[in-house]
Amino acid sequence: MARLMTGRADAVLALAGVFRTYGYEGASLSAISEQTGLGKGSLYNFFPGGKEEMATAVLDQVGAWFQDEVYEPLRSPGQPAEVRIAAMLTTVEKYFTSRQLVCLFGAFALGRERERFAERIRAYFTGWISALQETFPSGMVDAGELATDLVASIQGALILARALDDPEVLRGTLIRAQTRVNRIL
Amino acid sequence: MARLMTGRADAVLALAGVFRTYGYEGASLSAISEQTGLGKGSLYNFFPGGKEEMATAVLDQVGAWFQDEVYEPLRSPGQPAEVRIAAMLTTVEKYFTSRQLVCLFGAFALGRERERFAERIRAYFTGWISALQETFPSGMVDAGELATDLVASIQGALILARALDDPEVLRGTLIRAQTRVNRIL
DNA sequence: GTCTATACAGCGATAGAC
DNA sequence: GTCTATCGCTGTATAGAC
Repeated sequence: MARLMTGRADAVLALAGVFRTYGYEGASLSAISEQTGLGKGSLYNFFPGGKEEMATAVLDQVGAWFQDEVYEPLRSPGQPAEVRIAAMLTTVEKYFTSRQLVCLFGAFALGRERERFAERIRAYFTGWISALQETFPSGMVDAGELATDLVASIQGALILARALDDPEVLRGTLIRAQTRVNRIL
Repeated sequence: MARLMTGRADAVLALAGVFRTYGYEGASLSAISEQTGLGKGSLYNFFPGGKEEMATAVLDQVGAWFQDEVYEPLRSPGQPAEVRIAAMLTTVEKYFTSRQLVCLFGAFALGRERERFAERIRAYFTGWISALQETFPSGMVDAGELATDLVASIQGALILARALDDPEVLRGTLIRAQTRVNRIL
């Protein structure tokens, strides 16, 4: 039981890398088989639903990670809002920099995969935006808009960083976003 | 001669729609054939290089459109910077709203297509950023950074608008971007 | 539970009739 | 110049040996 879970969990991590590299459509089962080190038989044993189930498992894993490492820390009190946001920006910069500058939810949102995984994509972004919104002072009127703009900046910076093939674009954009936040708070 | 050019130009417009809907990998030749109303023979007559040449033709068409309708107007004097930027934001909002909220260059940048069309993708974004940069007063120190942030906001807003399936997200983000620009200028 | 072999549909691309 | 028929290949998915 534990081995099975571990085996599947390992496969999900490898699958995330394949989807980031090739996209959902471009991730062929032979590429997946190579990168995970599992034969097709094993893959269909872990994921009877095939490629779609592999992708939902990946999205759920990434979504849970963001829930634990990004959304929850934003809500945890004890630090002023700008410090929590600074920590979040550091976390996500490190996360995406070590993952080919690809946000799977963002990439799926831009393609045909959007419909298939609509609920998960929506939950990822609304979760992020509302965690940020609650980070801001409760009386703040434009908290929702500011949160939306912040998430949009991050996603747009990822696109630009990949388009210009320069991770510094992500870094610089996030630093300036933090500056804007500090000025407002 | 004129007919041939027209036929190809019409095909390029239809192709853009197919790539926006299905992505590069997902756009099968049979879907392309359906949507353009051309048989495969005709398609390969217009685009001997196959799907890759179809995509480059689309990117060149869109790139030229942005050059004429977005970058050049930004540079044209006679209006203050904030007015030119407001016009740009209106233009791009209308453009993307009527095109499924998909920026082909942004979508390609996030996928495996990035390498294949790297120069065109880079030229699109650097062209946009530098046109914006030159729009700002010549003495402005952070013009390049502000321009980068603005383009990132637009691209991120497109992702969010698709993820949340709400074109108003694009509209709201652009309005607030304009407000920030006005405050700085 | 893992592999190899295979089914069958669809892919991009080409050939050749008209 | 446009179509239909077809090529060779790869896609996802399944079956069955071990």
